[in-house]
Amino acid sequence: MRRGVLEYSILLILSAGDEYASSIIQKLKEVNIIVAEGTTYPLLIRLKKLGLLNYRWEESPQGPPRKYYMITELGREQLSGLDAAWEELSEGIESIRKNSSRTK
Amino acid sequence: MRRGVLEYSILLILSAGDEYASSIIQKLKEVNIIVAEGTTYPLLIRLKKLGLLNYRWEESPQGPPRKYYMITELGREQLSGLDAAWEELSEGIESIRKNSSRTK
DNA sequence: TTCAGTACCTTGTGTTGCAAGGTATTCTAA
DNA sequence: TTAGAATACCTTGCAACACAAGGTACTGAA
Repeated sequence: MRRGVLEYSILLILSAGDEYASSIIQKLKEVNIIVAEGTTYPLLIRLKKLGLLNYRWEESPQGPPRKYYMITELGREQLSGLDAAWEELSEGIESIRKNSSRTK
Repeated sequence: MRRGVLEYSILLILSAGDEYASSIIQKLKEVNIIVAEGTTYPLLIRLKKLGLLNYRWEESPQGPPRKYYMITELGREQLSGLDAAWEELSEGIESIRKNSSRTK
């Protein structure tokens, strides 16, 4: 169901501040969007390749270093397109829901 | 972006009344959800195989006969699951959007 | 020095959506 | 009467996405 929306979610989260993969996964979990590591890592790498994200390494208080991702200017442009797409989609669905609930 | 949501849209539309493929595509277009024939036909066939839909042939006033799809009891059960999933997803996204717009 | 915890990443698979191409029926106009 | 145009159905092959499963590596504590 949530296919394709993950890119949007990740850009949204990173537009509020830099995060590393595990913390992104955690933040998504908090709003009941469950995403697997095997989905997240390839996606982040893809978004980096597309120039929507960058990253820097940072020491962790405990454990191995973390790869903090940050959104680029291009990423922000892409994000506003996805904002519009999301609104269109959710309005579309809401409108169908209203029409169908009349006769349910 | 709209991946996986099409099944939900189609079940929603059919829960309001029987439709044939072209009219479903048309209705989705009206709410700016553009879907290709090559997506719709296989999906309808798949939902039929899963027992969520049935169909009957009906004469058309003009042109070849139409395959009217109708939702089954099982389809309605599936639909209420998707209703819940959609709400969870859109609430999740909205909540991330709120958090990120603060710092944008 | 081994184990638990954290963090990274890859591979292979199934599903989804699409573009392109194809068949068949009906009606209309030449 | 036959050649389009319009409508409606469907299939094939491809690319992208999400996930499960499996794997590496660093750190600190027992």
